[in-house]
Amino acid sequence: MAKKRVVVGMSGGVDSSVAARLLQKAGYEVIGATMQIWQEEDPAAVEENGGCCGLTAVEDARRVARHLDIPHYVMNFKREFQEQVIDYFVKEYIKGRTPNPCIACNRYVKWESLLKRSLELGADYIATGHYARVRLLDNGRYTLQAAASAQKDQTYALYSLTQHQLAHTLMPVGDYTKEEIRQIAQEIGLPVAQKPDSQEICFVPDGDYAAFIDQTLANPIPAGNFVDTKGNVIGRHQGITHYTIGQRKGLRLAMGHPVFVAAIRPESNEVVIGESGDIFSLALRCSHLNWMACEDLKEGMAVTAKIRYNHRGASGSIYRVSRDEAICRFEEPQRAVTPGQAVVFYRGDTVLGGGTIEEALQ
RNA sequence: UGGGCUAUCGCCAAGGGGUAAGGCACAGGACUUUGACUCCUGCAUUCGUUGGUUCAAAUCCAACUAGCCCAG
Repeated sequence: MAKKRVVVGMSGGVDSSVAARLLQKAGYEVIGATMQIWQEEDPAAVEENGGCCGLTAVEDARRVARHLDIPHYVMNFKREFQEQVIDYFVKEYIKGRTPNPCIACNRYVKWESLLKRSLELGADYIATGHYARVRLLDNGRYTLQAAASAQKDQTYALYSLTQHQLAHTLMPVGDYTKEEIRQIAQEIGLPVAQKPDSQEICFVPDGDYAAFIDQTLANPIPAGNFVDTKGNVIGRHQGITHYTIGQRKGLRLAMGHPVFVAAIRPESNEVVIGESGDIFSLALRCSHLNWMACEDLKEGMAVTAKIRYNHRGASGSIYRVSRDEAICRFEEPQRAVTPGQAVVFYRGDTVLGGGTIEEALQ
């Protein structure tokens, strides 16, 4: 019987490189593919950033592929990335929301464009270096299980994968810890074994996402008022795109005690400032639901909900609002429930599903 | 113009003769494949100005300057 063919999305980083090696070792016919998704003018900036999607990615990935003796392709997804990730990113901020570009990239670029093209190449699967595990449940459904090392678990950013996508996905790195992965990289002599982990937004190498948005826009986003929870004007803000719920730094508001962004009101161009106690919510409404372990929401089902990438998870229960909307009620108030971010529901370490946060509720 | 009060880091604010607390803000770093949060470190050779008293002054005295509050 012919070997199963898998296209590994290789970023040039440690994780995806080892993923390729693990699959090769497991007997798959491995093809390396690096996605070209954005163009950076200044190579030095990319150099510092490394990781998931830089331009050095292509060079590093090519070296790793040669080292493993596997074919390597470069796929141009710049248009898809521009439309589905960057444009979405900017539009969300203009609406006063806080997007998660990694989730959009996973959903639209990696698991739509890359998967589609890989299947056209005759592949049975695509694989990535994500710290997560694909599982086929007794009920016949595919889902994601948290990675062996909970610290590195990346299932949060992958909640939107469909059954079809999961059925054609391999994530070999999810069974290992980061230390083990680096160890393997060392042992097989990978040239990128010491490469630092990626971080921050890949298409904003200097980390100043607000400046990036300003440069993108023809008309600068207008400054406006900071108001307190009673509506009193207490200062001027630099434009709503500079802020997110729960933010403390960069407000330049010396109130004598720490203050935080409690709400963003695009319609009046106001940013509401509150004290730490003002930014906790007992519930949220979410939309664009995707279900994994279960076919649909069961009214009142108990879940552990994560409302941001680095969130320990909060106990709660979920209720249907409409076909594609639900409310999640928490047992304990949660800090900085932020529209635009994802909420992912778990049972234990298994992903039940998730959606996009639309609003915080009391 | 009389009378009173106050002037210490970007903001607030301790200190009342013995060699400048603290909070907020800000900066840098850690953490982090999103934005945040959090944590760590840094942040006034100088106390409105000029003189004086003293071994020693942000602290006492004088004048000046500025602001605030009464009065007209």
